[in-house]
Amino acid sequence: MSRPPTTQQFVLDELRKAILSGELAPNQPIRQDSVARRLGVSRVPLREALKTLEAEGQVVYRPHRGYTVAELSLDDLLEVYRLRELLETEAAHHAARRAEAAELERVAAEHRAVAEAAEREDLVEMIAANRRFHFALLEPAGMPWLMRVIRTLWDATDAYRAVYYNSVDNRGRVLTEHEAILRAARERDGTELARLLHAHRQHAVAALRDTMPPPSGGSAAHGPEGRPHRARSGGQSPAPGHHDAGPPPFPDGGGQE
Amino acid sequence: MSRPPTTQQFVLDELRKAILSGELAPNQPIRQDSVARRLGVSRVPLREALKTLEAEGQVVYRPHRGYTVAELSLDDLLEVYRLRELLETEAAHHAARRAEAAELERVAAEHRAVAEAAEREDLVEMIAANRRFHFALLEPAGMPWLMRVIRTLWDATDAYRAVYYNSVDNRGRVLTEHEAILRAARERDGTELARLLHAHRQHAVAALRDTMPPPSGGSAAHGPEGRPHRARSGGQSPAPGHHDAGPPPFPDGGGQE
DNA sequence: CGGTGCAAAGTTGGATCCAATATACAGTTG
DNA sequence: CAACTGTATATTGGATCCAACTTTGCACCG
Repeated sequence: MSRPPTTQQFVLDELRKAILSGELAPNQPIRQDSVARRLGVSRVPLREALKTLEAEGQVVYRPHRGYTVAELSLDDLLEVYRLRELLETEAAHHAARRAEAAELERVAAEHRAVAEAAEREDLVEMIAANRRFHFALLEPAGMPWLMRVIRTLWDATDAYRAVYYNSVDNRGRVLTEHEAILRAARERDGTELARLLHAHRQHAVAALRDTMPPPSGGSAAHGPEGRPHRARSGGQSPAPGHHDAGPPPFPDGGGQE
Repeated sequence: MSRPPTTQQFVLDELRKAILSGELAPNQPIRQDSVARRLGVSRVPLREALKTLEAEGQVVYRPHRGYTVAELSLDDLLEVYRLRELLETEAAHHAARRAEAAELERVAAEHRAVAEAAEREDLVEMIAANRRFHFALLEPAGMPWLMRVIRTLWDATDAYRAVYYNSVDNRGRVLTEHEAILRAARERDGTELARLLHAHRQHAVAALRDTMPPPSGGSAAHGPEGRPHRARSGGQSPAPGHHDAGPPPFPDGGGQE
């Protein structure tokens, strides 16, 4: 249980855990002095860790005003899942072709880890193992930049992941779906693999849809202030039927309709 | 010409410029003390700026060993362009539908800016205007996370962008292609827009292909050390016909071939 | 002559201190 | 009584200082 080689890294890990567990809740300002004290470090490594999280979109930074935990609207979450769909589909095809036996074995091992955590009802470990499962599955694609982006997208939604795992039904579904996914990977069927991953994600999306506050009926989308968050031109109507769209790559009809 | 509200921001801008211009060359270590002095700041804001660049993949960080400018192999560049293809295709379809008159006018204005810079042979400004053109074109998609990722991918290849613009032929081609792109956007033809953007990128890719050192014939890929850079299992054969592949989303046949 | 270990220099990592900016509050004024 | 201004306080931003690690070169030993 040795601490990371550098304090920033330690702080980064701690912050990630705190966000994932909800200890640091969305929209909550992060008081540097207090957090640093709590972790027994100075503010310098904390600030560097926060910069990393900022680049990943997990916290929002406003000059002279500090960092807050990013609050994602339902629209944000849907968008992130759509991007994951595009990118993980790509990764799935490549990984299916290139995965070697040892790599598949690693995926199987992580699957067992997920099952075991589910057995013990250890949600935190289950979420962690689930993550390892998915990345072990896709890493063999051999596309480091792709994996980096996917990783960032996963991180960005960490604060909202726990909701799905609270339900026993969902936890059970995860396991059966992982089995099917593992089977497809072993058969090197990229198309099927992508399809299964899509369905897998959609279940999480569905859960978010009726857990999250709907796209804030009024106007004033509250989303994470001062970020890329560009105002949706229309207002509410969140781009009729864009997200949640079809399965793999590009869903809608031609282009101009 | 006022300096940004915060020193980190100023430093970040300067570092970006230095990398784009080649003043900081790929693989070159970044001596914090020297750079900080040169900019007349202390090392603290510099380190925060470097953290941001690290998250974007523009510099590589190794604990206790410091930062170096990221060196991209041809494989890296091809991968980044493939990801841009996936994501910009998505953005193009949405933007084509949703762009409003004022936004299209902005795109046209940036097009003129590119042409003007080309006229003056001001490469730096031409690259900058080109970037504004593309983002003005895609922003109307109203997908902030997507745009954030695309922006990161553009930034990541900044150090290699200049090569393309050195050729007069290439500069001319950019202009005519931009005109066609603008036309497609005005006609709200998402499919055509995506197709044109694909062709546009492919020209840059082609230029890189015969400028860059080929995937280092020998084994030992030299790529940026200690980074996501996962060893390609096979060795050279870069996943037969993956990159450069087809036009929009997913190119190859079924999945299992 | 080659290899190993040690020591010194250079560079990065972290802590403390001070400055600059933002926010909250009180007092004043129309 | 509302609005505004000035001031006090809390918090962030940056600089300097010190500690830890890495690397390099030299001496010593086999």
